[in-house]
Amino acid sequence: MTQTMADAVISELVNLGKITDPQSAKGRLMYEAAHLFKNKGYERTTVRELAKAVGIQSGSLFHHFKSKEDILLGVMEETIVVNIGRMNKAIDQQSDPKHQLLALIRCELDSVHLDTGEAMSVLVSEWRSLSEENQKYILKLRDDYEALWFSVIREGIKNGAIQHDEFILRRLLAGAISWSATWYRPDGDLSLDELAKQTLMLAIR
Amino acid sequence: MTQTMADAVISELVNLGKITDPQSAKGRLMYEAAHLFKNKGYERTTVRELAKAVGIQSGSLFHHFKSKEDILLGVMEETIVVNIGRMNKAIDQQSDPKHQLLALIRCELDSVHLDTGEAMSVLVSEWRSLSEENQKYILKLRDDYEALWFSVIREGIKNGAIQHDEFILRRLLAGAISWSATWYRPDGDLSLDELAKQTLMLAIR
DNA sequence: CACACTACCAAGCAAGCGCTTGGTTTACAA
DNA sequence: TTGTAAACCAAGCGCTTGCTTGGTAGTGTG
Repeated sequence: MTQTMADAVISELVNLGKITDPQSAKGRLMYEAAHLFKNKGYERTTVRELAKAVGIQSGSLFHHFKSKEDILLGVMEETIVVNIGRMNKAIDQQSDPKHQLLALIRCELDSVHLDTGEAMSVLVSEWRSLSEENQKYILKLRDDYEALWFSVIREGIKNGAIQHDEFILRRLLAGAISWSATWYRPDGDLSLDELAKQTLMLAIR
Repeated sequence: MTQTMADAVISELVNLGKITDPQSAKGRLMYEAAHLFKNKGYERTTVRELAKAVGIQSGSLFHHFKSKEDILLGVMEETIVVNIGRMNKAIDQQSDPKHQLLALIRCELDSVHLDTGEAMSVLVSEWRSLSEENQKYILKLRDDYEALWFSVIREGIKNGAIQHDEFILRRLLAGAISWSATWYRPDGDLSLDELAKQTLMLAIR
C-alpha cells in the first residue's frame, strides 16, 4: 500500500468524523503522546512532559482530554479504526486468498513500522494501563479487526493453501508481526516487502 | 521437559550460586514481584503493594534490594540464567536439528507458560523501565540465549529442513512464541505439545 | 555472657504525580 | 460593538511515590 492511499483512508475517516484530524491541536497532541508512550511507557510519561512536547502548560491538556488515561484511549481507538480501514481497502484489491493474506501481512507490517507504528506499539504494550471498562471497549474494536484476518485465512484453508488451524495460525502470525517492532529497522537492508514475503512463507507451503 | 528436570536445573544453579534459592526470603520476594509486575506492570506496582504481598513493611524491601529497579533487574537476570540452563539440557537430548528445534520451541513455550512464565513476561514487556546500563547488561545475557537458537537453526538450513534466513526465522518464531503469553491458556483444549508442533510447522516443511 | 549479623518495623521526608481552579487571550459570529 | 466559546496560562492542592533513618528482636559464634 502506498502512503497516498493510506492518507486517503485517513482523510476519508476524518471527514466521516470517525477520527480526529491529525493536523488539529488534539490530533498533534495524540501523535506526541503516542511517541512518548512508546518510547518511555505510559506510566513513565508525565502530563508535564507531554505538555512540554506539545508546547502548552500541563493543565491545558485537560481542556482536550478529561484525564491522562483518556489520551491513551484516544490513541488506541483511532489507531485501530485507521488500520481496519486500511486493511479493508487492501483486501479488496486482491482476489485469491494467498495474495489477500500477503496484503494483510504487509498492511499489518506497515501499521507497525510506518505512520501509525508508535501508536500500534502503544496499543500492544500499554492496554493494562486502561481501566477495565476501557479495556473491554478496545477489545471489542480489536475483534472487528481480527474478523478480517479470519475470513481470509478460512478461504486459504478451503483451497488448500493453508494447513494450520485458523486460530492458532492467526495468533502465531500476530506475534511474529508485532514482535518485529522490537528488531526491524526500516532503514536497514531488509525491505518490508521482503519481510512480508518471509512471513507469508510461515503460513503457506 | 518434565517439571522434575526443570527443578534439577534450578537446584543445580542455586548450588553454583548463580541464582537465589526460590525458597529464601529474597527468592520469594522476586517471585511475588514477577507476579505483580506481570499483572499490573512495573510502574503501576508500588513498593508498598509488593511489601504487603510478601508480608513485610515497605521499607524492609530495601534491606534485600537497593532499589525498586534492582528487584526488576533481579527477576530478569535470574529468569534468563535459568532458561539458558534448561535449553542447553533440552538440546543435548536430541540429535537431529528438526527435533532440536522442536525441543527449543517447547522449552521456550514452557518458560513462557510454566513456572518462570510471569518472569518471562516481565522480561519481554518491562525492559524499558531499566536504566540504560542495566538494559545493556540484560541484552548481553539475551545474546547468549539467542546464540543457542542460531546454532540449531544453522544446522537445519545446512541439511535442507529450513528454507528461511536464520535471523529472520528466529525473530519471527520469537514473536510467535512470546505472543502466546497473551492468548494461550494451559487449562484450555490446546496442549503445549500441540502448540509446539504447530509452531514448528511454521519453520519446517 | 558479649558480640556481630541478619531481618525486620515504625515513622516520615522530599519529590513528583494527576488534576483543579480562576482567570486571560484569541477568534469569530450577531 | 458586544457576546460566546474555545484555547490556553499560572499557580498550586492533595496525594502517592521510592526511599531513608534509627532502632529492635532473633539467631548463631567465640
